[in-house]
Amino acid sequence: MKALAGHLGLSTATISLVINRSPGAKSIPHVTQERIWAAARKFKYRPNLIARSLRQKRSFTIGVMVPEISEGYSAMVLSGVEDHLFQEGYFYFVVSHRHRKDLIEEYPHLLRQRAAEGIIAVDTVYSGNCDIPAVSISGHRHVKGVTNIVLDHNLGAHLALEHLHRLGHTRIALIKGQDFSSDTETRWQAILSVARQLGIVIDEKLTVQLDSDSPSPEVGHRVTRKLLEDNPHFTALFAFNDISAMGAIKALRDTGRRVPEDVSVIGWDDIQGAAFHNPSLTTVRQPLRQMGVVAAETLLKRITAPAGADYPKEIVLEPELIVRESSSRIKESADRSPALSECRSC
Amino acid sequence: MKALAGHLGLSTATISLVINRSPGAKSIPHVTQERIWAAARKFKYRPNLIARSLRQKRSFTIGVMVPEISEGYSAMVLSGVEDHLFQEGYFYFVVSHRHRKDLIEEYPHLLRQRAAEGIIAVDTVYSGNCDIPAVSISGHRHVKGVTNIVLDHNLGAHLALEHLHRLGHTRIALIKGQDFSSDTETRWQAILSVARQLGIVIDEKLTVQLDSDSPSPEVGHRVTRKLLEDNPHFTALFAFNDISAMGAIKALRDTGRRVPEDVSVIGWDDIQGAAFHNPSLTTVRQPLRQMGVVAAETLLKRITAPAGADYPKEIVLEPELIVRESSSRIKESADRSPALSECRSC
DNA sequence: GCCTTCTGATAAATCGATTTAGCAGAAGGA
DNA sequence: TCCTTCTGCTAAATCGATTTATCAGAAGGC
Repeated sequence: MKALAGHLGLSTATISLVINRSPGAKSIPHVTQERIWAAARKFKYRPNLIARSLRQKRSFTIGVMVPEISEGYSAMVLSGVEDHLFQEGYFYFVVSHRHRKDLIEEYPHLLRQRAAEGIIAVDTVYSGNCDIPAVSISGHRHVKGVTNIVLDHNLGAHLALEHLHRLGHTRIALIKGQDFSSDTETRWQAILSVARQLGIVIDEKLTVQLDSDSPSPEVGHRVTRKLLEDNPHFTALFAFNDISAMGAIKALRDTGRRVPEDVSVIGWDDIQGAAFHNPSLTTVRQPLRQMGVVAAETLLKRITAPAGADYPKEIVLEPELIVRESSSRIKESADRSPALSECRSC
Repeated sequence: MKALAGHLGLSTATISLVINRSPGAKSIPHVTQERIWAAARKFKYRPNLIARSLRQKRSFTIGVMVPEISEGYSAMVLSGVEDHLFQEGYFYFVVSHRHRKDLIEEYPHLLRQRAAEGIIAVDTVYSGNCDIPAVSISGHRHVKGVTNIVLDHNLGAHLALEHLHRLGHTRIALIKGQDFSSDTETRWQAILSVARQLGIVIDEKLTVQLDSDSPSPEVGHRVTRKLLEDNPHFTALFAFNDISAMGAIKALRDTGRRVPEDVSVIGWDDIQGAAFHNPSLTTVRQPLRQMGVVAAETLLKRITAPAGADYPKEIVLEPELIVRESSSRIKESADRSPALSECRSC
């Protein structure tokens, strides 16, 4: 592509200096610069970024690891990541590991091989076994060299449980997340701690755990059916996320319980669709997009910082409780008889 | 990294031959090969793929253009794309253009600059102004050098309308897609044509169009409210997609109509969540994941084919009607009075 | 006229691999 | 012994840029 050089009767060095507006171009007269720009436009010259990367050891590329790209959670975070990266002229590779341990180990190296300058790990326990800057979103493990972006789970649990508490609920069923989800343990501990604080008893018999890596509400549906089998007594259900909350609502309806009249349901995430579910979901909103933006900002800051510079170990973002139709004040009747309602088809 | 060479007392050429198992390695004795492999493992040698790309002019990278990554549609297609690319050892860049014309023009060039070997354009009118192989998903424009992956919209429209027709519906409201969506026009023409075939009258007063690029059900909600303002007479609504169908259902409920008792609603896509909406959605399922897989397969086939080889101009995939709760046989009473029902809160 | 300084460039090394042509030395054949 | 063939390996070019050191010639100073 530096047939340009031939055409202009100049050397590639000169052209490079001008095109990159590097300091060395000071000594090149304006007329020559113009000639170069004109020719570049005329021949639609675009430097080969691979060659540039090789020489400069800067690729302006980062890698993003997600469990599965078609999940709303990752997609939303990615949207924020993309927003910021685009502004700064970076591109990114996406890789989904689908919870496979070997891929989680291997991908950072593959990304590095492809000259990624940094890694963002979303909802993934990243072991930091690769020596490039990394930011983890909901990673929940302190690893040297990795900045954690986390939600304030205590606040989230507090908002949700206090809301239910105020509405008069005391017997609250819980859906715990899958073991592989990095949020599961943190959120669970937060819930236990807040429950204790509020004097709410967590009954083990009212607790079920998601157990499949399918991103469909089906999983929440199944575990709620299981929970309901013994026809236990509860007036509220706090799900691990909105997806499982939707499955749970279906299970409750299937067995003749109305939401929120018989059982209040709270989700977590506030995904698109939560507001338009029927009934619309009360939920703990995570600022997912913002988490993506912050992750990208932090990572780029680290990439451009001198090696060995300090970096934030943790950045905490706050959730927000969005109250909608799926939660309501407890009704004595419902509390006493969570039996089949008449209006089954509703 | 080829300090390996020094350590082994061999040249980088030899190492390259062995590591790449290239034909030239035939003449290198087994013991030497083993020495090289052992040293490579010991020092965890990983070739710099940037340098390799530069030399071989193969990057094993492709670019994927989507309107917005956080939309379910694109994310689902991407999941299929990723599946296949991963198997074949390719990585991909994702870029979202958010319907900005300038970005749609510019991104293919940027991707090419970064040595992408091909482009997949999802729900994007791609002008093919870049000389690398491209596959368009739902692009609906025949462009030289671009393979189109499309859904059989006629079949989809037929499945949906015939279903409604059989259930006794004759007055059917329609929500048309946004102008920028590449599926809008094709689907609309398919619907008109099938309606004529089935003897269904399309009433302009029962037709509204989505008008915002927000991916939320809110848009469908708003236009359905507008549609309902004059309290028109219809017993079924065929929405552009599931998202807008959900918004429409909310609007119908807001104004006291029951779904499906008063109005049957059909969506399009079968996104995750359609099955768990309340009522669960009858919808025309697009095999989005498969479309992604087919796109990736086709693109890789074109990349490895000799230049100037033939390529498929169009690949048609078939939709499937998923019948759920949101559609039902017309009721005479509903047909006559789509007024406020008693059971408002249901 | 000679030396210095500045102007306007360029030659050449470099990034880290791949790839082609070819070279030593051993082995085999006559 | 000499020539050929094969074995095992390497030198060097190359991909397309960036970057550093340097250089020719003009201009200016004395």
